[in-house]
Amino acid sequence: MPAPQRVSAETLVTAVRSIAEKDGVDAVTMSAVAAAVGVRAPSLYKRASNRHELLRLAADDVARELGEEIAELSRRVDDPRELLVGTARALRGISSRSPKVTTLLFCAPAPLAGPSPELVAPLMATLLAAVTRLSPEDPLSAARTLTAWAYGFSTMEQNGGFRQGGDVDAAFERGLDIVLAGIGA
Amino acid sequence: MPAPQRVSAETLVTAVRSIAEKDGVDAVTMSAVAAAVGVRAPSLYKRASNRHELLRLAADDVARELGEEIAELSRRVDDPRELLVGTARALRGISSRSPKVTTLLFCAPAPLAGPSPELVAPLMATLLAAVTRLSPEDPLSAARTLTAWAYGFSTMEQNGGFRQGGDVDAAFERGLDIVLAGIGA
DNA sequence: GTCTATAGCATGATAGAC
DNA sequence: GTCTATCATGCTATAGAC
Repeated sequence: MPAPQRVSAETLVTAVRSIAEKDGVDAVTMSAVAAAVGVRAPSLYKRASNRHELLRLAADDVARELGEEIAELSRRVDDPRELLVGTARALRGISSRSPKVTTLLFCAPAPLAGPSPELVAPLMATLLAAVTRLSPEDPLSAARTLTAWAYGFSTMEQNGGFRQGGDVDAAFERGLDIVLAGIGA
Repeated sequence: MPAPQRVSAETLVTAVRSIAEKDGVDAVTMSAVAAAVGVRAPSLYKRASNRHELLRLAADDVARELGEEIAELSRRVDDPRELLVGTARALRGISSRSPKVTTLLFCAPAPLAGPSPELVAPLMATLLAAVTRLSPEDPLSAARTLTAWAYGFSTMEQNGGFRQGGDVDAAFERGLDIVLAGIGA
């Protein structure tokens, strides 16, 4: 039986995420994270072999969150359109609560700092399955249209991309309608 | 008459952009840039008062490039749909040639490292004007749908967002059709 | 698994001469 | 505007004891 870790995986990832949101992704350093979890920097190397792996913990955690919301939706609803609506809104919600870490999904400083492909693939597969039911010909392109829009919107919203005022919630719902109509929903 | 600068603004911004593309945004440091332009680090502080201002030079340069392509399009074509198609393709092209710096547009490590709002505003205004001719009611939402999709697609394409293979060019054109149809083009 | 200690290096930034 | 010199700090990462 291995010795218990003094710092749980959950504590660690929570610290990484909170530092990233508070002071930016660049502020996630081995020593800052170590200090946050009450440990010395060298000890962290038993958990993540470098700074980028620390960031991946956070990125994976956000991917996991999104995956759970999608799974929960899948259980509750059968209508594919409803599933896609829920997924887009879930992404926007997560991005609003964790803007910095959410950008890591497709805007990481290095590939190793982004989410694990094995973790993202099943999410994409679920979306693709739902899209396929709506748009049997070239569902991959249709799914990419939806994800690109949802990610772009969420990122821009959180990074000052929408400075002209107006009703941003309305813009989101309008965009959702446009994209879903276009993919046959 | 002020003494001529030994390092032209163009040389400087070119160096920043090439370092960012080659080794990532994190590699843009005062000393790395100084070395690239053949100057000592302290001299750079006369040109940019910190690292983020260096990044802004690059972000603004990409915004300028995009602005020039849009202006050129505006001169050549009158059809608003064609202008929007050209703009989306221009953004994708720039993102493909300068992926790292293009992400700075809406995914900068700090607001000061992103493009100057005064530089981005006129671009958005041009787009909004074109969209207004196609979609008079709530053109702002329509314009946001287009920009969010185009930015999201370009970012994901350059950051491993599309790992399932398939025809990415086709996905882009399909997305463009979907969004333009939705905003009334 | 965690610690102390430290190597080794890069960093941003400033002062003052030319 | 650029230089030399330097400060003070921060960082990643490793070695070896407990």
